[in-house]
Amino acid sequence: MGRRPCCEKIGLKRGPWTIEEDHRLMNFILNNGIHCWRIVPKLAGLLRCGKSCRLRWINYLRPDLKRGGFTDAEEERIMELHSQLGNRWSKIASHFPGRTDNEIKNHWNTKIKKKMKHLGLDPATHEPMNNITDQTESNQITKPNMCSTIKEGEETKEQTLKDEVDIGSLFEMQGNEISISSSSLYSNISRSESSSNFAEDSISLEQWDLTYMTDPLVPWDFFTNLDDNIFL
DNA sequence: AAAACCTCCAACCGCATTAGT
DNA sequence: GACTAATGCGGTTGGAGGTTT
Repeated sequence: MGRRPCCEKIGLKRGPWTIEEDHRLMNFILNNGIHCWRIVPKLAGLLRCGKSCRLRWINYLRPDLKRGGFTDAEEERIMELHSQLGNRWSKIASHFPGRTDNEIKNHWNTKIKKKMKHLGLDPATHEPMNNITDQTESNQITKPNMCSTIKEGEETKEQTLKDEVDIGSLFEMQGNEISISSSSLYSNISRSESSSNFAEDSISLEQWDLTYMTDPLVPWDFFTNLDDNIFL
């Protein structure tokens, strides 16, 4: 007997999310909050499993997400935390409000790891490697600050990413307040309590639910009136 | 121009952990 | 305490888009 699947997969959709699916999920969560991921897709009218909905919300749709490239300071902090915590990405992500563990993990695997190898450092141990070939490569990099070795093209790309509009940009975080910047939406959300832990889902969503969802339902038109580019 | 290769990241998988009974 | 279901987490993959040959 093998392990049971996390959910009934027959008839469920997989792969990239469509704009309409994003609309449905976001609208549902903003209106109802999150109580049980398993029933979210059913109630939201989505042919997805709860796990997939959770992942999509956490990694892409959450309004408090910070998008765009990582700054040098963030990279240095990631390296510092990784040396202390290892691959505990969720722990590391908890130090970066608005960043997801998946995002940090991807950035580590695609950028920081390479950068460390070029500098002759073992990404796993953060100790100098005795690998001759890597040493040769690392000798070509002279900057002591390992986070300042981004190529020109990468900088341009990162800047472009920062300039892109995303779902998170619908909302503005200012100190202890979060407000929806789109003129299409008629209400602001104020948070009376400290939001120092805003990145923690349970707290933020409960707050979200209590403060915002007492308002009338977010109209579907709110999403359909927005430029679709926002969701790309 | 097009094929081959590379990079990045969203999404999936399966195990671990937690919560409920 | 044992069992089950739900959720969290980290490793891995697939494919789109970019770059090189």
